[in-house]
Amino acid sequence: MSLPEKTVERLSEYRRTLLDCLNQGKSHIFSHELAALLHNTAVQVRRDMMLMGFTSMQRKGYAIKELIEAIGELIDTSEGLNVAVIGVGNLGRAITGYFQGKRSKLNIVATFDIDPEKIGRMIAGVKCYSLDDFPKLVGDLQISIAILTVPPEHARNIADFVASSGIKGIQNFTTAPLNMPPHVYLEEYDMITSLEKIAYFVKNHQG
Amino acid sequence: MSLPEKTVERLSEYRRTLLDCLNQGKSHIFSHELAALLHNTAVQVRRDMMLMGFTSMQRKGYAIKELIEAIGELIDTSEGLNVAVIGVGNLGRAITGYFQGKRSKLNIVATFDIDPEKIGRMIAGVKCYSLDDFPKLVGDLQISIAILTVPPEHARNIADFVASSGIKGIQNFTTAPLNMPPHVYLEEYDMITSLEKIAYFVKNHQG
DNA sequence: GATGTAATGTTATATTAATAACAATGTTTA
DNA sequence: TAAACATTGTTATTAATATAACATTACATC
Repeated sequence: MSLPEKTVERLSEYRRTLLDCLNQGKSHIFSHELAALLHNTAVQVRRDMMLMGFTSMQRKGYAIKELIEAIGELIDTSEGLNVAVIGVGNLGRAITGYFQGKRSKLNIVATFDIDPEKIGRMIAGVKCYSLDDFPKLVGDLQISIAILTVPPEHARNIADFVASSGIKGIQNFTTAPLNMPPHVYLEEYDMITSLEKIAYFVKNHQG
Repeated sequence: MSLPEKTVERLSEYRRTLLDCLNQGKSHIFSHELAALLHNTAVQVRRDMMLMGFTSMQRKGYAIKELIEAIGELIDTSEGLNVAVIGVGNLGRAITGYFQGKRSKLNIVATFDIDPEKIGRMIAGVKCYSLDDFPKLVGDLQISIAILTVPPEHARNIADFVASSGIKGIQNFTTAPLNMPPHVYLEEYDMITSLEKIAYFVKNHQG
């Protein structure tokens, strides 16, 4: 029924690359061309197209505009998806700024913190609210995804609190591993682990 | 010969959790205890232990101190590994600050930018150099890993430049997909893709 | 000392993902 | 119009990863 995780990741990357192509005036693209722009193979591209049920124009390649739309239909929701950043430290601030104006269908609509100094301020154009008001604002602002950038020692509690407020997905940037109920889609990214992994493979020098 | 990627990732996570346990006065830990602290299973833990060739004290569980050291021998180098952050935007700054004093064997020793305003300044205690000086400083400061946080339109060129200076590993935080020679270990993390993936699975509500 | 038990290390199976193989189709070129 | 070619969609194979199954060990208890 639903697509493999890795395929979804690639679709997101395809779309971004395809938008560039469209801006350059291209209307169609071959599987091997798209593959070359990313770092994978033509077979992989074709297989992903097959999995999402998208077919090319024979001998002309894939119609770029249509493909972008097809990917959008899978990933985007018509109304767009609203995102909150929990924890306005350096990382939270950086992420909020990073996303501003990047993607139209994924909007960071609020940030949250417990520090009275920060509450009420604007962070890269987005207002910072008290974490206490989160449950109410989830409804008011239609927030469905939370990005967690709090100190690791508070991550579990805050994640549980956030999850119980009706959030559908959490992106965890803290080093604390979380345990979420099955109705919350959890994605974790651990910078330190990521770097230590590089260190291991650098040490055992195999690229 | 070398461990599977996923196992290496988990070893990094095990170690961090084990350090907490050690600080709490524990000396041994069972596979199911460690599994409960992270979000995986006892079998997975035992299999990882097997793969790294670490055995427990019969009936007492794994010796925490020894296990931490064993993981260290795999991941760390005795001299430590020096890391550079390329691109001192919000994200670069956040990452630099984030790592300060976190892990003793992975040190961010320099940041680089092309903006004359930033060059010479200190970023979270780390000096910012001109990117032009990178090849020289790689040798002087023994840098082996580069974290890339530059604007996506410059990512490819800068990555090639950085790779040709003798870097062994790159962590790419830009949205531009990179193509590196085989002797450079490349790890990519794309925040937007990550969030769009969450959006997809939230939309197709299956946790 | 025999029996039950808790935990391990390892082999076997299932799942997921990537790669390869190849027939089908339409285009070009002779 | 026939032959060669480029490109696709799909099935088949391989590789990587996670999960399950299970024999083994040593300790505790009777």
